[in-house]
Amino acid sequence: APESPMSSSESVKSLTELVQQPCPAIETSKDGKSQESSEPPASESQSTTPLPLSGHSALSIQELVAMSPELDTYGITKRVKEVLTDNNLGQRLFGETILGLTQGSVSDLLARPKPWHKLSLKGREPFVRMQLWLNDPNNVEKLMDMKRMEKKAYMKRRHSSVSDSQSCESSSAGIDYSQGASPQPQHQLKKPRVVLAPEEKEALKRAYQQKPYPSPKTIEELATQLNLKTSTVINWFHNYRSRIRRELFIEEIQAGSQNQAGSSDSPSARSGRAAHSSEGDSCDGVDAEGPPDGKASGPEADEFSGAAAKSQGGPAEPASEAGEEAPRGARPSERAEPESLEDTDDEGRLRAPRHGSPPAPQRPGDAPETLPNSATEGDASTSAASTSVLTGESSYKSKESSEKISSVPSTSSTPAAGSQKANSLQSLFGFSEAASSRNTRDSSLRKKKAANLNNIIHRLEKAASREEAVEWEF
DNA sequence: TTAAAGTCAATAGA
DNA sequence: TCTATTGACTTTAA
Repeated sequence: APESPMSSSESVKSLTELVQQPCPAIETSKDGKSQESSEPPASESQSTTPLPLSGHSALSIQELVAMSPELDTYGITKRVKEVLTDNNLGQRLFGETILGLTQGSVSDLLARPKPWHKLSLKGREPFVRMQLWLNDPNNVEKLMDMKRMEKKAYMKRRHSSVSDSQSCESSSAGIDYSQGASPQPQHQLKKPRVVLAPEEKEALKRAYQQKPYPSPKTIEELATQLNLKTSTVINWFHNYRSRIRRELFIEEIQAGSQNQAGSSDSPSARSGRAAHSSEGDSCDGVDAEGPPDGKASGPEADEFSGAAAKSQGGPAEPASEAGEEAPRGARPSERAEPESLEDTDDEGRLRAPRHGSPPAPQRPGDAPETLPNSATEGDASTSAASTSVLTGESSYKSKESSEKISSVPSTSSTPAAGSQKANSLQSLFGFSEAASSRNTRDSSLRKKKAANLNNIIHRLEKAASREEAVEWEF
């Protein structure tokens, strides 16, 4: 499963064939490019493909995706980035005309591609499109044409200040249209974007590390203390969870590719020059995550061990590392931060200046100092922790978590987990050796990983409580 | 119903 | 002007 460059290129070929054979239309799509461009990328989510490629082909993009072999998402994005930069093509243009996505989404996708097996059918679509695009010998040329056309249209518009329909370009046309329709009015109606202050983010991160899945009550408290809307806090947790997960994916991929030297399978740490080979991760994607079930354990477990090991490398970390129970590892996450950090005024009442955000119903000095008695949550293990979330106190449950998590891999019963176990150990040692060579980036990564562990724990616990059958030993 | 996945789109920064 | 980040929203999956 650890996809080697070889296998991926193979996949690429097969996909190419897959695409070309059943629908030669794509081959000749060169002619139909104008047609492609005319497709309004925004339409999206139609049952039929809105974008290029399959314009009139028999196969819809969904079908192609379904039939597609495993693709090397990382490799694909890498190549796409190269092509785009080499030819001075923007993400916006590429996204709108080729993928049917907005610039931001493209940026995100290119920067943090998820491994193929982690993607849903929908999520695979952009990658299949990218692959098809890469396979298209005229890809750049077409995009350049688009670019020229857009520019032309733009110039035209500029001259005739008021653009009428005229639209020939997909994206730009659509935008103009809407803007011209009601310029000012809606401007007012739109609710301003919330921008969390750094202190608020910090507080939320701390809260997350103690409890990735806060109870409604905790969320409520957080919202109150931070002076945020409950929905904002909820959204933040959702986003943070998924983004942390993705961060880990790419960290793993990158780490894996760095010391990809030999067979990705071999657990042996090819320490070689790859100072920080996180061997374990490379296999992450492999078995760990692969299994639909194993959302939890997999890579994260490895990550954890890695983090744990690293934490011992102490020296790299600015003093702060002096922590108490260093050997545990999970804790490392925050230790590094100066406690005071964002702890706001006294009792951790974080009143961060709401930047661009609207004058939220500023709660005067009242505010429940600290989270009242989060203990009532019933979740004993977290009670103490949540109280300190805002105060910045470092009573980390992480430590406790670390213990739990670390035992997970050793008790899991699945074969996959078994092999993983070995890798975990490998990675653990590999890390500790390389520890000293790591630095700041590591600490942040470590933080993320530690945080993610709590997340994992939560899920495992949840799973455990659901399936009595499984003997989870924490 | 809840959480995850996937996106959008506003914005910040280069 | 382009890319990166991120809060919010929509869709999908369990």
